[in-house]
Amino acid sequence: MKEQLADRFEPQKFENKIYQNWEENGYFKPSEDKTKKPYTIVIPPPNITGKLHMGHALDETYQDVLIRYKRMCGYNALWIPGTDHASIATEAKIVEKMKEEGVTKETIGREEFLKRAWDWKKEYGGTITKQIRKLGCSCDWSKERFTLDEGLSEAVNTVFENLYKKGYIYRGKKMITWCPTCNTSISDAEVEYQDENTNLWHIRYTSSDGRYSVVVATTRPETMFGDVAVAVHPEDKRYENIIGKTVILPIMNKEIPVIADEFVDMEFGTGAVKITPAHDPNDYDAGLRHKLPIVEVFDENFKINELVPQYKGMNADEARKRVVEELDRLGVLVKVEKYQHSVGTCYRCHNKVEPRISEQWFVKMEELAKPAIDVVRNKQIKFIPERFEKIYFNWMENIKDWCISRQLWWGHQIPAYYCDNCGEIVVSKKVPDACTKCGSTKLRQDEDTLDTWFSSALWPFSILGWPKQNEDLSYFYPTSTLITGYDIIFFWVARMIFSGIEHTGKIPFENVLIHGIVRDSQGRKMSKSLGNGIDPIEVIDKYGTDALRFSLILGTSPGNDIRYSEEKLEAARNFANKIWNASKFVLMNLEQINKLDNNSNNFTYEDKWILSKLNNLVKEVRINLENFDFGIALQKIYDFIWDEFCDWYIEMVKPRLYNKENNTREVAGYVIKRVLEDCLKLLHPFMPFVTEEIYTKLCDEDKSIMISQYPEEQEEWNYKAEEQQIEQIKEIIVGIRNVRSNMNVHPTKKATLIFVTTAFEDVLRSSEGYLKKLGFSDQIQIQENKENIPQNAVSVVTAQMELYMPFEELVDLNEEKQRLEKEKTKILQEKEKTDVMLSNQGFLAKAPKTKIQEEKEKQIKYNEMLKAIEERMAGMNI
RNA sequence: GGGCGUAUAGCUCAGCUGGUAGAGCAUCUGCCUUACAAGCAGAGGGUCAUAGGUUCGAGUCCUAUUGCGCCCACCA
Repeated sequence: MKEQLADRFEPQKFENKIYQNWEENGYFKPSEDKTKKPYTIVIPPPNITGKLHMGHALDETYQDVLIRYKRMCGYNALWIPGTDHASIATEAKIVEKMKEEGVTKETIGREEFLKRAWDWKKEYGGTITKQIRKLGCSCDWSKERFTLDEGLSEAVNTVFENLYKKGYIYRGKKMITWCPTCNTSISDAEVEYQDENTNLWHIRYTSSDGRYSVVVATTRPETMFGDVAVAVHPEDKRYENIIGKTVILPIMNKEIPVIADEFVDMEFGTGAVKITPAHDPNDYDAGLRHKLPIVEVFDENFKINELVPQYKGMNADEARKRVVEELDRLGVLVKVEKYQHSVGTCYRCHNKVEPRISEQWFVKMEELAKPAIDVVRNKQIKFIPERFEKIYFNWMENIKDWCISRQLWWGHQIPAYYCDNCGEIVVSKKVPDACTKCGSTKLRQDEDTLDTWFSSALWPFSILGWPKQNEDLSYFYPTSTLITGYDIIFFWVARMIFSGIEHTGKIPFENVLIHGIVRDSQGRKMSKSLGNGIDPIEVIDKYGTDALRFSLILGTSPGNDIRYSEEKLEAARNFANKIWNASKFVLMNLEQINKLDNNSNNFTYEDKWILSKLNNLVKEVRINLENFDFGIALQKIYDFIWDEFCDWYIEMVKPRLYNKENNTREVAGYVIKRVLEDCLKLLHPFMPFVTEEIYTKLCDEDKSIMISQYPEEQEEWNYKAEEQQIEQIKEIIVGIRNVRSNMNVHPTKKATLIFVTTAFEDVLRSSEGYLKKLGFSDQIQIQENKENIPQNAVSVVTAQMELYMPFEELVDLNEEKQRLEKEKTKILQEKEKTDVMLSNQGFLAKAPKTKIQEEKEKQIKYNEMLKAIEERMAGMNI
């Protein structure tokens, strides 16, 4: 005797237990059989600082749906999990914690800092992976990796050395973006632009003799101490007389030249620009062109330096305020205009960033980008949806060198060593014993660490053990599908593609499935600062994991954002509950049947109907899943289970199951079990827990649904004729319900069903049991013609059948006539459409034959229905 | 300044290669029918943003316009 399904659907009672069971049984691990085709997904590694948010929930759900589906399709499926060390984010957390203790990085030193960081990782790094388990994710935890673990660090060092030797990595002093809050350089990709309302200050720079002057317009008056020139357009008539002359920089009282450069826009501001090479990228370039000196005004904390003693130590905002006041006092502030422009901010801390000249490590990107563009261009790698390829191309084709060094401690320390003796730079994946040039052992490793994304870029192959060659790498790599949000195409996807090609000679994955982000119920981005984030774990506690997953997939399409809504979760939970109850019904009835009959010769019409429908569903769902149309697939499964299986099939077979004498009872048992079983399998990738809980009770308690076969199309279930016939019966039943509802006939009031048909006699006889129940009747008559139909009967007309129900005193014939009149109008309207089409010569000449045939059949159907209605009305004596 | 997305029922959204509009929620009506009131049965509700075009046929393809959103770009 199997364990009963609990009376109530309470996901909290079985989800954890089931997950534990899966993991213990090793179901998440791929099989040893390497003759099977592999299917590999690598997780976008969440930050160890992170707590699970809706974005993760969405991302992991997509991945789990895909990997479970592929596993059930017979692939050797592997989903590798892992986490990212997230240098900036983690370091910021550690520093913050240290602040509470009153210590700083400097006071404790690098070694002690890293010790604390690892302790922190040990303590909190597992939080997110535990939460991912709650989502039901079928990742192979035995292969879990961390971007800073030994193997991955080896991959990073190897890549660094290789790229350096090939000349793709270089060290140079360039203008980079600096985050004064995180205290490190960041890459171009890490800058987010935001609009800022500010002013355009017009400042007059006058010549030493006071005979001429020029007014510059700037948004950054505080950088004026670093001005080394004023630039105007060479063709600007207004300034042609002063080009080559000098003016005096106010406050600094320094003489600077007026130069001509075409980058100046004559239309903008005053047409004259102050040139501050140290603190503006444009000015930096202009400075190079005109061989101007570089005067730095800010130190690395972005405070004014000793160049301007009276402002020393002030940050940009304070300095700006003071400078403007001073300029005003000096009478050189000509005009202040309101102005909106965009300023760069840090994607991590969201504070303003600053351009700055600094010595950093870079990856030369142009050459590396080329093959990465090609593989997407020629579809070796496909983006889903395709439109994201454009975004990718746009980025890759305009790519700039990648600043990879960070002034942080938590991360991969750059494997470059400086010789104190001769100044040589030794780059080596292994710690070198001595300088390769002079042999000195006085080597100092570069203090900086690498951009987090430098290691993430290697993830698809480093996670499989690269640079060591091994079986996993050759078997599971390239991976199959990468699933991630559109927000990290630049940071991650693009860099994985060029890295994969460069270091392994292969593309890292075949498909890139892009999803949107989860917004709150008002459509706003979920963010910490808004405090509008929804905790997936709380949702799971309330509605269950399956409901959460369902709500994230249903009604969504790749690439588009989705909106969080409590109603959707309720609907999802209700659906799970529906399956639960239907399963309870099935199990209850199966218990009463000794032996199920799977002989297809005994299938009744409705059996064949549901199997045929199921077959079609299987076919479509498989196609949808292959195309990554998860939302569509799930909608179809939902509709089938609820509308076809629960609302129709179960109701249809009840009389057969309840009657021990019925000779199709065993076959009904077989079909209802089979359909439910296949539905559970179809649904399993989306709702793994509830399907498993039911499956083990329905089939074999020792076998898991997750390692069962995904349903396949069955050739012998091609019962098109029966499918059509049952659809007709359904139409009749709906008609009966409609009529009764319209006429307010109480359910307890039974009526005889008089069918007029020749073709449907068999079906109707076979369906008598449920027809009586669903048709509110205790008696059914079938006749070939309309003789002896009582006057006071209401009718239901379909194309191939007419049905009459005598209601005796209940029927007002006038009302019935009106109803028929309405019915007639409706049919006429429909018929009008087909008539128009079929009388259209163009349609007949050009439309596909099947479509024309379809319309012709419709026309016949409408005509028959109209005829029946008209006859009925004519026969009513009122 | 470029590029992309989106506009469909009161709300939130589906709608694959063009064949004459769907779901959930909400609303209204009737049902505690022995799987399920987290349910059952029925109903109302849309000129698919606007204007053109292609086509026998357009929510679906093309062009333009408008609203909303996003991305990119060295907007002093």
